[in-house]
Amino acid sequence: MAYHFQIVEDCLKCEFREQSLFCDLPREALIRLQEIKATSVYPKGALLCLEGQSPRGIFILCTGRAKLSTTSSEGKSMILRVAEPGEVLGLTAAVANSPYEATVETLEPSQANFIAQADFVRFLQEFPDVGLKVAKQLTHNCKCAYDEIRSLGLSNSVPEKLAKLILRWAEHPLELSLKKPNETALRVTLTQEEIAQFIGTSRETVSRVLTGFRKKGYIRVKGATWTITNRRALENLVTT
Amino acid sequence: MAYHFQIVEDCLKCEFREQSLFCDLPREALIRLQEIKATSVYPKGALLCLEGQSPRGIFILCTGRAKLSTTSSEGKSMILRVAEPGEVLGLTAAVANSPYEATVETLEPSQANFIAQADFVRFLQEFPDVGLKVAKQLTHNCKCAYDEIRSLGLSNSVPEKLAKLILRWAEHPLELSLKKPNETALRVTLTQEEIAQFIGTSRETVSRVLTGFRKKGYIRVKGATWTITNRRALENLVTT
DNA sequence: CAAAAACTGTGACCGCGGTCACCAACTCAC
DNA sequence: GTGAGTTGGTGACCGCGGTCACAGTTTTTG
Repeated sequence: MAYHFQIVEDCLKCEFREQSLFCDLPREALIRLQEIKATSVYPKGALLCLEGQSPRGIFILCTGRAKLSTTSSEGKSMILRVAEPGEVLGLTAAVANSPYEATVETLEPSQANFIAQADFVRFLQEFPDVGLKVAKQLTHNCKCAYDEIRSLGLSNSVPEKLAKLILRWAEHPLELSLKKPNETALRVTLTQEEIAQFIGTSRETVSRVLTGFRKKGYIRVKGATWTITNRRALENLVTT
Repeated sequence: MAYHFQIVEDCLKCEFREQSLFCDLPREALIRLQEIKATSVYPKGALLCLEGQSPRGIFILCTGRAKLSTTSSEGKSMILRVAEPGEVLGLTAAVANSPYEATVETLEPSQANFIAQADFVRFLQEFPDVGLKVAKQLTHNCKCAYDEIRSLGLSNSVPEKLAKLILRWAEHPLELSLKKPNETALRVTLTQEEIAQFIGTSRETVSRVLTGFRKKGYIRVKGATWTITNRRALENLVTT
């Protein structure tokens, strides 16, 4: 199967670097990074690491997106967040040298750089800037987690949670949205099952609520492309 | 009102330092810390920082415990975690230079060191060890948050969540528990209202479930001292 | 391109737990 | 002390959303 994106072999030439949370490092650090990293390409659905495993190293997600999830002993599972390009994964585990907190699964064909635990620790000690980036990434993880807690704990109803989620996604809309004014198009790669795991509800309820939104003209759904047609209405559902 | 603990003025002589997540730093760093910190003592219920405020600096909690909470616009609020002595508070905000994520309120008379934003940033750049400790603290925050998400999202029932919480508390039991075998005594400083906010339910339900636990002989409650009398039963309620 | 697998839509049922309402017990402040 | 303000206990009610069951649809795969 052919991948539909350019593989970025050389971090120094990477065009996404500056928008990335982690990779915007000084030249010397990038050169070092280039030496210790191992670039791989993964199909959709690939597992980068498994919750509970002891950490072998970290992953820098170059392109594609990945979901971080945690599973209860009964098999019920829960999405913690969706990581975007430029994020570092497995950091919590690597820093504390404790098992991975989450299972990471690619949602799209993705490229990621792997750095082995020992190399990473040395890299961290060698360049102070790396420590700062690590702190930034950890901070971002915390914020996402707190958002998730707020969503789970402070929202009253599923419609509210779902509206909140859609609005969050709407912050990164599709550019290619054939601009009708006041409409926002977005590409949703999660299944309803996954959305349910994200907002802590059941698949059936997501389906029902979504149908409700469609009937009321809040959104239009065409395959993986959702179009927000009444943003105001969604915002009114959200209290927080 | 007199405080019932010794005030630790000198970080170099602090006897709790080694058990602390943050303060176990090299001598030079401690000397610097000593210069830039401002020690204060707070009564129970004092607010160290407020959610949404821009960060003025960080707090190192020396003695006492504090709850971190977040509030929805409707006034419903939710406890994110309870911080123990030695933890750094306000770090997420300080690192990202973004508003405080949570409101911090002391649960007991407490002592804390304040470091102003600018001093902290300089301190961080000056001593690499500090960066590491910061990463450790942030990692800890993430883990707590993930536990909270798991508790909120993966547990089925309130009894399960409450059992889980009690068992988590039981990991730090009261030493002075007049050892009956198989009994664990613990001091609970949260009100039922706060417990409810911690596990995402209502006060009434906490009360009811607790009464259930007492009737079934899982725990005994005497004021703020709870005694686990049937740990096994509590563990059986927990599925994760 | 057909068969399998995954995903989505919907009806029926019902129980957990939120909410309201009130009283009891405890804790402070003065 | 005494009264105000928390905190805790409990009954009644009922609606949201979980679960089960199954049909329809889309995607994957060999």
